Parts: sequence; C-alpha cells; structure tokens
Amino acid sequence: MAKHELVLFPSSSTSSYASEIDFKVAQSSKVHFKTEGFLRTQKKKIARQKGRKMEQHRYVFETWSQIDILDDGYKWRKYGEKRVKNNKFSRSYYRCSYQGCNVKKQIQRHSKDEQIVVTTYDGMHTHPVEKFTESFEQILRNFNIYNNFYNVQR
DNA sequence: CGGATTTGACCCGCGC
DNA sequence: GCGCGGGTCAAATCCG
Repeated sequence: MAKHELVLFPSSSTSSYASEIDFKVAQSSKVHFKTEGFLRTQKKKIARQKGRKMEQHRYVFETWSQIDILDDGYKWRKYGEKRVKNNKFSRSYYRCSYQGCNVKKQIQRHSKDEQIVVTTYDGMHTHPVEKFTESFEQILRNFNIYNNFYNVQR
C-alpha cells in the first residue's frame, strides 16, 4: 500500500536520514493503532524539516489558457483543493505520483484575470520525465516567467 | 480490483 | 489562547 510510502532520495547525507524515519513510520503505522497520532505528527515534523532543507526549487509561471491542467509529461496525483481568499476560483494541489518523488505543484487561476493560470512547482524530480509532450514544449516557449528558480539554502 | 479524485476534517503557523 | 488562512490527510467514491 502506498499510504505511507518509502521515500528515497538521491544520495545525500541528510536525506537518507529522513527516508529511514519515513520507513519506520510506514511500518509501525500498520501495526500500532494507538500511536497513530504520534506517528502522524512525527511524520509531519520530518516532512517539515525535509521541506525546510530541501525546498530549494520553486518555480512559478503563468499562462493564458482555458484549461488549467496542462500536460507537462509528469504524472500528478491530486491531493487537495482549497478556496483561497479574494479568489473565486479554488487552488488545487498535486503531487508527483512517481514513487519517492515528492515534487508538488499548485494550480490556480489568477484572481483578477481568470484567463490566466498560475502554476507553481515545488522541488526537483528525482527521476526523468516519463513521456515527452510537445504541448508543454510549446508552453515553455510561450509562458511568462515572473519568478524563476532560487535557492533557499542557508 | 487498483489507482486517482473528491471533499470535509484536521493541522500548523501567525497575528491579535 | 483563539481564530483565520492555507496546506495536507484520508475515507469514501469514482473509474478504467
């Protein structure tokens, strides 16, 4: 089952620690029902730490499009949707469904101009693209970057 | 049956 | 503390 998946990163000292804990959580959450809450918070803590350490890639761009789900060649699993303030459209949250790759992205329509779709990528893929899509190549040529790649390394 | 979505609950950080 | 805003979980549901 993939509810608590084992997270594997490319070799790096800090990340192997994180994946180890994740594995423990994955195992014991099956067995001990009592401690589930503890494990959950524990897992979240780790996720947060991980996020703080590894959230090094954020990549935002806008496009003019009628469709909000643009195919970028990766496989995404939706995990949430939220209405945000001052925006009549809701923002949707996706995660890369590749095993162990926890790249996230958010998609929302611009509050002022509903023609514009804002896409936010968070993180780096730990694997190559599964399929090449020409449509995204086209988008890459046309989109409007207003906030590109930056590092949050201390 | 197995993976993706839906959707309200839950959680957490922050400002008051 | 408390409420609010935003991000995430996870059970139910959908769909191939």
